[in-house]
Amino acid sequence: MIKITFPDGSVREYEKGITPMQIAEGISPRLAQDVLSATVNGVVQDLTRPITEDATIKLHKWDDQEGKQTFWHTSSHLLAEALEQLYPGIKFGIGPSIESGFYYDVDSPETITEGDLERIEKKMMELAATKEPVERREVSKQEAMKTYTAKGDQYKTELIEGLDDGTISFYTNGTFTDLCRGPHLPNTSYIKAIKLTSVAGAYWRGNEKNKMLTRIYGITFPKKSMLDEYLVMVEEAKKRDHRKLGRELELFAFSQRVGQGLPLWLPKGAALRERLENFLRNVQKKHGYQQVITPHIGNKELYVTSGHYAKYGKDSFQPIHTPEEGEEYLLKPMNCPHHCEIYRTKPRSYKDLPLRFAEFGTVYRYEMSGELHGLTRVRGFTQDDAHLFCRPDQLKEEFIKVIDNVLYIFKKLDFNDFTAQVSLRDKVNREKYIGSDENWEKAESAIIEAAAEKGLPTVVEYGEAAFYGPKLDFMVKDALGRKWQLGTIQVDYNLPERFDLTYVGSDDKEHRPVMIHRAPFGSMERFVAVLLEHTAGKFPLWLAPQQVAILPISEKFNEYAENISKFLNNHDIRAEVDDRNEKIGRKIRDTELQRVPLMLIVGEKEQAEERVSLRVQGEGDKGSMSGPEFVAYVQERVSAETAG
RNA sequence: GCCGAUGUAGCUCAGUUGGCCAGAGCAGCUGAUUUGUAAUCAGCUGGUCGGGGGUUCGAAUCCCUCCAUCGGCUCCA
Repeated sequence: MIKITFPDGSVREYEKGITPMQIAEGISPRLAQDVLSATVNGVVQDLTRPITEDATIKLHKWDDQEGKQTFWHTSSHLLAEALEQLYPGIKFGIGPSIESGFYYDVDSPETITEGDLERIEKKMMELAATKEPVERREVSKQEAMKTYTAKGDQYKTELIEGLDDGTISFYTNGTFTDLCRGPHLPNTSYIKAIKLTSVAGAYWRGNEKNKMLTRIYGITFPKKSMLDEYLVMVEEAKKRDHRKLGRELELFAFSQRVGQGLPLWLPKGAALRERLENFLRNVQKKHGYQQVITPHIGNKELYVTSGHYAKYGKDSFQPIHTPEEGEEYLLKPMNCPHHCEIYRTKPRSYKDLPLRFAEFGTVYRYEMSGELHGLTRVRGFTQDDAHLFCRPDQLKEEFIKVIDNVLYIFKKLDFNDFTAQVSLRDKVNREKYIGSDENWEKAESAIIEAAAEKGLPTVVEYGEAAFYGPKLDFMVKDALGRKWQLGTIQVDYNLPERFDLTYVGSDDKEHRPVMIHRAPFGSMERFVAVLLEHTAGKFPLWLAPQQVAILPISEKFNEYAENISKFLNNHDIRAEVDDRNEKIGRKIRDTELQRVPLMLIVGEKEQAEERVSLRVQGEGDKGSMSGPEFVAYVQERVSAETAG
């Protein structure tokens, strides 16, 4: 007999060799139906694997991530089986589950396009319905190697070569056998609904020097209705896509003639951006930042000094002017070197520090054409940048202040769904970075301590640091689940050294300051994109490009509407009259679609009583009030949104 | 940059086994209507069918090439 400990702490005895599935059956038939995999002594495994020693166990159903992962992993094997039957001679790379679904990388003798997906789905459904058992088999490394050498599959043999010696597991479903660690569902009949979502190219092992394989993405569900829900959700998400909203709300546009990845800000977008910039400016002013302005280009030598030129790769930098003397100028891809030079304009005392230079600095980076994406990835963008120069003893305090700042800014914009990522150096690959190990360790521990002190929910990522220092990055997801980095805070001991920045200490000696790079939004472009998707275009009142639409019932009341509009404009309320010759229902509809937060309807009654009828976007009629009452209402709402 | 797909009016989209002057809805303009909480009616304008080249008696439709966009990969704010 063995002892099995459950998550609630209870312990039960079972015969040695019992499987998680049998345990589930013993608890309830319902559970046995729902369970997908189990964590046994910390390892997620198949329901059919016998347990041979005392163990803790947790059964996974669809509601936990482990259950879903198992489900989707088996789905990827089902996909592979269908592919092998439909495309004889196809070779397989890897086929994992992902956050939402799964994919399989294949090297197919014949091109697979999106048009083929339906046919593959059908085949998968067919195979799933036959309730193929998914069976595990353990083999030696040699034997595994022999199998795939015989099959002529260079991808699998390469994977096996990379594995540790010892036993290797194979999983078989129907006619398909795969090198795989598992775990898997007991059989394929759990899979009731399948949607293959896209095909894409993906480099073998993620290296662009390798061959490009075809990656087929899909998602599956244990119930047909869940797939329908999922598809509805995807449709809803598409409606919030900032690229669509940006066009509909006339915020920004792109022009082929201007160039790829170079956004044009339309009047409403520019107004929105200006308001965001003013908001940041005010926050920064309160916290001792000084606004600076630097040129859009810089001498190449500047970037050679900073190290960006060597590390960033010359390709990112487009030389814009090469005078005869051989000087090269580059469009600036970052603001830090310029700010370092501002620091150097005069001797600095320890009493001056910290110094905080802020700039809405427009930078240009040559992103690869396939990478451009709406406003989230562009070639010209404006960072809400600032560089703080402080004494080493001030570092932690300054860093924490910056975190507070970022959190305050996010909170004001009702931005609560983000994760903080501590981005450290790669553990092995050290030549990507500049600066001494000692400085790196100091910088890394400063970030880790500060994040811990603020109680931020963090994830640590190795290899994600900037080449000059570690970062604390704020990550968010867009409407379609893609992750984007917004704000960033970075500790840097290296640039001060490269630019030979110094301050005179109380001991009358020269010391090296430490630098903090920070950008709460990351860039205005990306932030506006994410804000658009976050709010679905329904900006808070203080940010809305147009706050109030005044809608006359008929043209007869246009003049009264104009008077109201002037009155509101005089109170700094952004109001416009819809003086079109349209019926009121039409005006309301158009205004609602433009996401204008407040509507004032004026007709005969209002004019006679010198009042306005308020309608709130998405909420409907709120009754009538006088002009001054409405001004007070708006001011109250705006100050509630911006206070604190 | 790479793999795949797409590109028809300002927007959303019809039209492709190659064939009469390339269509619709919305938007825009003009007129009628003067309206009470999510689309009033009528008429009109608008397209070198992404650019260039080719095949053909004939190309939006087939081929080549370039550009842009979309989904990914790699890279990054």
